[in-house]
Amino acid sequence: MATRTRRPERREEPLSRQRIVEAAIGLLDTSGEGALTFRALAERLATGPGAIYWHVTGKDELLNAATDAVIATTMTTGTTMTTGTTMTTGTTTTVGTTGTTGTDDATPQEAIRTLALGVFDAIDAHPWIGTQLSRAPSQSPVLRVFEHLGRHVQTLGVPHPAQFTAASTLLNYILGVGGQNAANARVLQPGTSRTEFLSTTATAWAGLDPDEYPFTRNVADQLRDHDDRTEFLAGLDLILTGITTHQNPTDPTPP
Amino acid sequence: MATRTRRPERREEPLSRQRIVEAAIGLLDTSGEGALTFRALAERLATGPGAIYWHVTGKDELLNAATDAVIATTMTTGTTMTTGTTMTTGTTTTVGTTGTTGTDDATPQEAIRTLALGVFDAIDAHPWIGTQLSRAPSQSPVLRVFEHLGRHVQTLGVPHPAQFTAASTLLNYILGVGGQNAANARVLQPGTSRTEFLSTTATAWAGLDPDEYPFTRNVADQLRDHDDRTEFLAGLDLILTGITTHQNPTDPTPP
DNA sequence: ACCTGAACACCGTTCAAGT
DNA sequence: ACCTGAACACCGTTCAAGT
Repeated sequence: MATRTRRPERREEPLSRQRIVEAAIGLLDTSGEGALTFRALAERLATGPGAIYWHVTGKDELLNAATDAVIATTMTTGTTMTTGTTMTTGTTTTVGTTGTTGTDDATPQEAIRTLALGVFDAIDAHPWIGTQLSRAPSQSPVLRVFEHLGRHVQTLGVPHPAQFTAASTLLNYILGVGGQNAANARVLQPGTSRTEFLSTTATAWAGLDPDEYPFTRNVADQLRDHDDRTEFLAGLDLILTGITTHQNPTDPTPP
Repeated sequence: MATRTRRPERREEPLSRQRIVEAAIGLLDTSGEGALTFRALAERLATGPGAIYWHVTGKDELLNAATDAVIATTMTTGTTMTTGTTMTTGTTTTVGTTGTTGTDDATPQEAIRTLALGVFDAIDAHPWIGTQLSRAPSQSPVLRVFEHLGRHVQTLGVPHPAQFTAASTLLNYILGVGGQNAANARVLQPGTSRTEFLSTTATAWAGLDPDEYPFTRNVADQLRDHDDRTEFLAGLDLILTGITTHQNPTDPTPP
């Protein structure tokens, strides 16, 4: 017989806000946005649904806390964390000169790219975050991203009055992409690959009414070999160019 | 006694997809996103909840149809319609070259501003659209906006390979702002004015931890006399500058 | 073909009761 | 202080039954 240890593992650690949030993240990651239920969560925590309410005011707060937990680590680490797995964000390229995300970026532009890509990847790994960020008013998680963007904008040398606009434009772009990606993830069969999805949409677009959707039809073919991340960065660079050009405009206003 | 007309008004017009969508829009506008319920809708249409399902596959489709109805008129009219207005679902206009959108815009930039502002105002008038657009995969309503943006981008003279990026950057920015505005509207007391809201957030931001949120604190004062629309347009112009600068770059890449 | 409305399988949230 | 779990007031959706 094994000797009984003085401290046998308690059958359950006591409930805590942290454990609840972690369990919620797990549920959301594994089974999607629809799976986060107080009953499912309670079962996973081996307790009744009511117990959760002692630590958390309701579902909204829980979702916000879960989002904030992920975003907070993204913001400080620059890396996305996944539920069970340690995931190396792969494709760490493009970011800067050094591989180490979130650390020494040569230029503020690069720092912004790194940051934005961090959020992008976080949403990629946890699509529900995209939904949540678009739904959240400018509170903790969104504010966090705004703050960090703002600092880099400052470093970029943008004059004070324009800093707000620059930071929120970047933020809104990132949130827009995030929401869209989350929406796509929601619709997609869990199995579908990215290329598969793109190819399907490309075909759909190519079949659109030429009278109603001439432009969309026209760019349908470009969809096939477009990489989401690259595309995301291209848009970001467009904005960055806009920001830096506004600083020292070679020509005051384009015709 | 009044002579009975041959065609006395039927106690109820027959149910139809159109009437259902209109009623849904009314409900959403009047009482917010939470008020759209099949029971509430059925009551308003003087029928049972099951009846609706004969005309509409479910809630998602209904929300999408409602959003599309508003966006479609926004796109062709350039004006936002409010609840009372009779809307004919027809989408006929705008397709041609004459571009009756809003009014004659001198430059494609102006056309884009008009278009974007149309969506902005539509979300302002019907906050639930903002939520819906961020949640919707690139289907009808979102695609509509993308298409129209794309045409203007084309007119702007952006070379073919860059058109996709330009259009989707604009789109994502617009959707990001829309989602954020919808989120704010959701939280706000129906009575709260914009200035009141801004003032509250400004105070909140000014009270943030200086170590954690230096930038946000720093721009808090700017919030007080910022106009949402102006700010939205400023961000849009940043992107437009980026787009046109990329076309003929004076300096290839900013340092 | 179209409508009715009871019924089903869920929700989030509350709360008396327990430890 | 913290947990339990039945109960409440809702949902979206279905479906046998009606016209």
